[in-house]
Amino acid sequence: MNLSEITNGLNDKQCQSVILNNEKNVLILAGAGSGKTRVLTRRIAYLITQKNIRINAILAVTFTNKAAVEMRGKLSILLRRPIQSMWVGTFHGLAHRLLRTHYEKARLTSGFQILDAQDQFCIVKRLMKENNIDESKLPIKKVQWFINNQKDEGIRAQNIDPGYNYFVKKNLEVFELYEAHCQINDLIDFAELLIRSYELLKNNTDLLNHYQARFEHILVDEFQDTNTVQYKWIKLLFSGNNRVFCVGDDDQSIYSWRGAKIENITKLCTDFAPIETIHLEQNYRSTGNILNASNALIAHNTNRMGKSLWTNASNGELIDIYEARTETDEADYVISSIQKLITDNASPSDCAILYRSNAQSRIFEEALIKYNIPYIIYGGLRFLERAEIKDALSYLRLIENSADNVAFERVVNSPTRGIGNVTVEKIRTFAQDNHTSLFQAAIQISSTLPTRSANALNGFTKLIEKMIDETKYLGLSEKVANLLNTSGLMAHYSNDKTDKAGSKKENLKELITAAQQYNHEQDSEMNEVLGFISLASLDSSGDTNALINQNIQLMTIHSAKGLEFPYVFLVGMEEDLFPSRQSKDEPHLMDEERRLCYVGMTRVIKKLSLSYAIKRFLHGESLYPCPSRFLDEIPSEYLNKIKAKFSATKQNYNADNTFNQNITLKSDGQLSIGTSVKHAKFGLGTVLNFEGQGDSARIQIKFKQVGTKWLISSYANLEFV
DNA sequence: TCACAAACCCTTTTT
DNA sequence: GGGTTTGTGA
Repeated sequence: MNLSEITNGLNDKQCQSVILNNEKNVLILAGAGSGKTRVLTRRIAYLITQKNIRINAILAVTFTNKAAVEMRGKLSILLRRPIQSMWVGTFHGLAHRLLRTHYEKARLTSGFQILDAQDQFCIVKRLMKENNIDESKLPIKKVQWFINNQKDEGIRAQNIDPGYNYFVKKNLEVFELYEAHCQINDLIDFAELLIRSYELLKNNTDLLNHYQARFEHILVDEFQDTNTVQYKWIKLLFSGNNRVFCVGDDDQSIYSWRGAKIENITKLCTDFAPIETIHLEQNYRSTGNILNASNALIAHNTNRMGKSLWTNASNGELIDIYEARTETDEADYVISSIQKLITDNASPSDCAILYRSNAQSRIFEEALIKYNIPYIIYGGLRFLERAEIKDALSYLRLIENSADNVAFERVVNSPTRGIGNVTVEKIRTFAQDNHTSLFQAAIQISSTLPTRSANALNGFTKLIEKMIDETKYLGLSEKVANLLNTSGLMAHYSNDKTDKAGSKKENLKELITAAQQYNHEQDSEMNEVLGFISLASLDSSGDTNALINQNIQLMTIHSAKGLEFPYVFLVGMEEDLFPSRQSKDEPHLMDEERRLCYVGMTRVIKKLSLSYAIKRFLHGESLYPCPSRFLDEIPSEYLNKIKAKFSATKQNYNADNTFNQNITLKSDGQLSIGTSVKHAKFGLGTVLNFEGQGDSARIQIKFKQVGTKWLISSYANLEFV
């Protein structure tokens, strides 16, 4: 492979970034759509093919699993050879790999399990209950948040001095209990993956030396979203003899709530000096209007590092702003617009609906089903986070390792088999007192229980033993298929009356497919079952890329980061929704909301549509939100305002929330949308819409000859036809 | 002691 | 609207 293949299609700045010599570290400050991921990929290809760097000497960190998969794919095409042994992945994925490889030095056993947010919540909750800490005073979510925040900062319970702060003291108390619980039970949560692998390297000089020497080039994407531990992790791996190459954009930092520090970009410049900084400001993605509008929006933020994107592309179409009556009207508008695009030969996968919060997806999902358009929703309750799937995986875990207490608790009475809280509590106590697993405790304790409970419990332990025995020599997917039947899960969910669509049963079948498709080669540190379970925790999307091709894509703006679409519908542009209500009192949070809006807008290649509803049903009540402030921050020259067919101001609703389609003009006359009228000058027409009541009402009329006009009722002198 | 139904509470973003 | 907790009946 020659150099021109690598630099093919790159502009001067991009090219310069790719072929920089090895003497300095590099920071690429790259705007949205300026090709930063492309630069990162080409840089790796350059190092390998032109500088003879071994595949093993590369460490490439991305932010999402999606991005990692994409980069792997691009690299293997570019390099025309397998790259299995290259370390490309998310911080969490790579940290996990380190811990699996060196589990003993990390004070773990080989079968350690990853806790997802749900598992973590349950454990915190139980610990608080057991220790009589009142959750009404100390909400579990807050404690969970406290623990994760500390860990993201690299702080452990022992490092915290609560002083006289009561709440810190209480939080700390749970934190300590939680840390002890996780250590005893071999459990690792997401933040722990990072902090533990950091400590692993820090406390084992020989290991650190090994990896420092091995990773000659460390490349990090989305650097603005690294948190404190991640930054320290990179810094630790940097020996001075190897090189880092970081890519980031301060305007796209949208994860500060998860501990991400924009300041890491500036810190990088001092900690990793000498460092060469290159700005990529030419945008290749969007049209002029979209780019100018986005620039105008983000200019409202203070404390920017400062850059302005430009493009050679033409202005393109204006940005549509649609004022919907209600959230249903908004969905109808979006879906019918998409239908038009598809009729005009757009692929459904070219269209994306982006929103601030997952809860907004439901209404669009319903509309898409109604219109029979195929779609795919990212995020929300992800496939592998669904209850039925977690049940099945817990059986798998328990069969693999009967000492897996988290799995035991989950399935001991699921499907229900008469083992209630009282019995489980006895098992817990026994296990704790005798330092044994819940499973062993259950076997030993059953003779002391009332007959009914004892029988139920014996049934369960026998079942698990039988499953262990039966599946011993089966492959992963056969194991899954077997356990679904033997455990009774499949039968249970097949009979589930609340699951009308039968989707739970379908999901379980899908899990067998997922097990079949699982590619074990990438996680060769682990056995197959363990690898599959870990993957399920780290990448809970359950995505199979094949699905994307023919589907409309729905996702939060957060998950759209790094992606691009020809047509984007950015919906729910309302105060308290976007920007979110919890951000409005804090300027730095508001700035982050604005960056999020900027990220959303800059995903677009061709055409952007924004929309908001005048009336929205949210959290169980009707609201009349104001349009988002971000809409006002976009200069109107880039916008094309569209109103609903039947616009709705607040007064157009009756007391019972039905939409009032009638307008009273004078005491004697009333007309409705759709009524035919005659105007002295404009001739015959039909009422399309109105605002207000009485003489001051504005009425929109579509005239046969002169088109659509807004008229004031007192001047119009309309005649009924 | 357990299962199911009704009331009750909360409501952002993700690895 | 949905997940969780509480209350009731078996």
